[in-house]
Amino acid sequence: MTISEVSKRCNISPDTLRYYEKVGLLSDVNRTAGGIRDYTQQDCAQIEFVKCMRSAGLSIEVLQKYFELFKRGKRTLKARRELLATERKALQGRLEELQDTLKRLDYKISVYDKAIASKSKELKF
Amino acid sequence: MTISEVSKRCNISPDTLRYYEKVGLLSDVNRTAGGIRDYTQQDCAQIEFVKCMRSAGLSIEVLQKYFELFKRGKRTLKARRELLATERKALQGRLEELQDTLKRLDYKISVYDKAIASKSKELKF
DNA sequence: GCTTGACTTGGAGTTAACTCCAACTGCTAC
DNA sequence: GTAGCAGTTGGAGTTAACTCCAAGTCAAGC
Repeated sequence: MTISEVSKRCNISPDTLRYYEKVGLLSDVNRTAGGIRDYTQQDCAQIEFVKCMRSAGLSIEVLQKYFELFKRGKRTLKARRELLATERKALQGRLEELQDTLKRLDYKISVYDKAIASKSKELKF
Repeated sequence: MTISEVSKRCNISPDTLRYYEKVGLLSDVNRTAGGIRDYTQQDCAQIEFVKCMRSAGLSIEVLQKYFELFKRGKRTLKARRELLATERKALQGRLEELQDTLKRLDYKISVYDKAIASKSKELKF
C-alpha cells in the first residue's frame, strides 16, 4: 500500500504518517526499489493502534517508549505490560472525570431550560 | 481573595488565571485601590467551571464564545443552552470512544498476560 | 525523451494553551 | 524611609503535535 492509500484508509494525513515513522511509532516501513514506502496490513494495524491510543490521550512520548521497548524484544514484555497498565489507569481516571463533567453539563443545561421556560431569570454564569 | 489564594485553592497558576481573564473567561475581576485583583466566591465558582470544562476538552475559544454570549444578557439564554448542548454531545462522543479504547487496552493487557505466562511468545506490537 | 503526478527529504512554520520574564508598583515591617 | 515581597503589565518564549514547503526523484503514458 502507498502512503496515500493508507492515508485515506486510516484517515491520517501522509505528513502525519511520515512524522509517526520518523519519531519511531512505526518500525521501518518497507520501501519499493525506488524508495517509496510500501505499507503492509501489519503496518496498518499498528497505525490504527497508534491512532486509537493517541485519540485516547496517550502522548507521542509514551508511545515512543512502548515501541522502543518493543524493539528490544521479548525480555521487555513485562515492562510493556506495565506501561499499558499505567496508561489504562490514567485513561480510566480521565473517563471518570469526563463522566462527572457530563453530569455537570446535563445539570447546567437543565438549569438553562428552567430559566428559558420561566421567561425572566438570568444565571450567574 | 488574592490571586495566589485563588491559585492555591483552585490549583491553577496565577499566570493562567491572568491569562483566562485576559481572553475573557472571567468577566472583570474586582481590584483593590492599589490595583490588585480581589476575587469573589462567584469568581472562584466560575474559575472552577472553566477548569472543569477545559479538562473535559472544551476549547478556550468555545468558552470565550459562551462568556461573550453571557455578556449580551438574557436574550442569549437559548444560544448559550445550545452551545452547551453541542459541547455535551461532543463530550459524550469522546466518552464513548474512550470507553472503547479502555476495552481495547484491557484486551491488549490480557494478551500480554498470556504471552508472559506462556514464556515464549512475542506479539506483533 | 519529456510531461505529469505521486512520492521523497530535511527543515521551517503553525496552533493552542499556557508559561515566563523584565520592569515596575505598592503595602508592611522594621 | 527603605528592604522585601506579592502583585501588576505587555509581550516574548515554550511545548506538543502536527503541517507545510521547496527542491528533488521516479514511474507511467504519450
